[in-house]
Amino acid sequence: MLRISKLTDYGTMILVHLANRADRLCSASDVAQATRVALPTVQKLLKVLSRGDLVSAERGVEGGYRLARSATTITAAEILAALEGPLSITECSTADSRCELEDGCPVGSAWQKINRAIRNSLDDVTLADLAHPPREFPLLNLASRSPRPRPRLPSER
Amino acid sequence: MLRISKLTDYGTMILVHLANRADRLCSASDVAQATRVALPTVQKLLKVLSRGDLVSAERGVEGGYRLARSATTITAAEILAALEGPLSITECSTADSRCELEDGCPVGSAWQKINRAIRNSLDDVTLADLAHPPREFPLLNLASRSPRPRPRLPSER
DNA sequence: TTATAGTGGACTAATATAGTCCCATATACA
DNA sequence: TGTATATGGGACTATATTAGTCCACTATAA
Repeated sequence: MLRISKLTDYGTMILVHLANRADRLCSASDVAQATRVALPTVQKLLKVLSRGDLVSAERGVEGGYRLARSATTITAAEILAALEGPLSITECSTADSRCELEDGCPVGSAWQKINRAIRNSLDDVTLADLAHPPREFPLLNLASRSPRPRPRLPSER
Repeated sequence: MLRISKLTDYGTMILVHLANRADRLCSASDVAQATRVALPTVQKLLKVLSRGDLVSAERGVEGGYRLARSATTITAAEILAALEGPLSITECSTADSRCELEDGCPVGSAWQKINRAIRNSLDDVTLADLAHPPREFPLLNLASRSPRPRPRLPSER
């Protein structure tokens, strides 16, 4: 599949929400309501994003989260790295693992080429791009729409 | 992570092996020996590759597998598609699934952009590239090397 | 001092991946 | 025409990863 995980998808939605709220603090509950992702999941993800320095947090009453820096300086590669760990298409291409076939593996270098190309694509797209797509449609409105013909929610079965 | 599965990795090794054997038929056992991947796993993967029309099979005694077409015409995208199904970075970007946030999802189109870029990278690399990397090192030699300082094998724990 | 909000991490449940096995079918050849 | 050797299809189990929840703790404003 070569697919990002659901959590990464949610995490991106959360970041887009924060990007659209400019510098205002948003509590985890706010974000959960707006994105319609279950609160515990949002809390977990915001913690991860905070540790990855993509968002900064204020504790205590009136606390919350905001983007740590401008959405134009946060890349898709950084988002994936924060949410899924260092990205590499094959296991051999991470620093800490030994390839089964050792140094002679002829496949490695070609995967590296693909890996690099993907990496470049991801470096090229910023959170701002993700937040302001051609077809404008802020998440805020979505959150307050009538829930009647409601699509299947994340974390619902 | 955005990582291909182990099976896909093995599958690629198998294809590389077949590419290096030109048009000669290789039985699953041959391939297993050469790649050092467990036989049942090789059998499974060859079946998948056969259904994906990347290899063709001859049944019966003296049967085996060979590439269905030239290695230069088989792309990395096709290999991934055969082994992992239609590739798309997010669930929403497949045809048969509905995005949780429906049509208004602002994230979708940007992921599509990334998706397309990755796709292009994968279309650009052929099996021939994977089989003949800059640093020459055919799998055949690897397979017949002394197994003593043997690295951890796939499908071994 | 209390209510609210983030922090850290343990824990369970659900799902996907990896790997094995069995029985059926096809084919070469004695 | 029987037998050995292959692939074909799929069921099945085991394992690993992912998703999701929860709890005890810390920080802060009012």
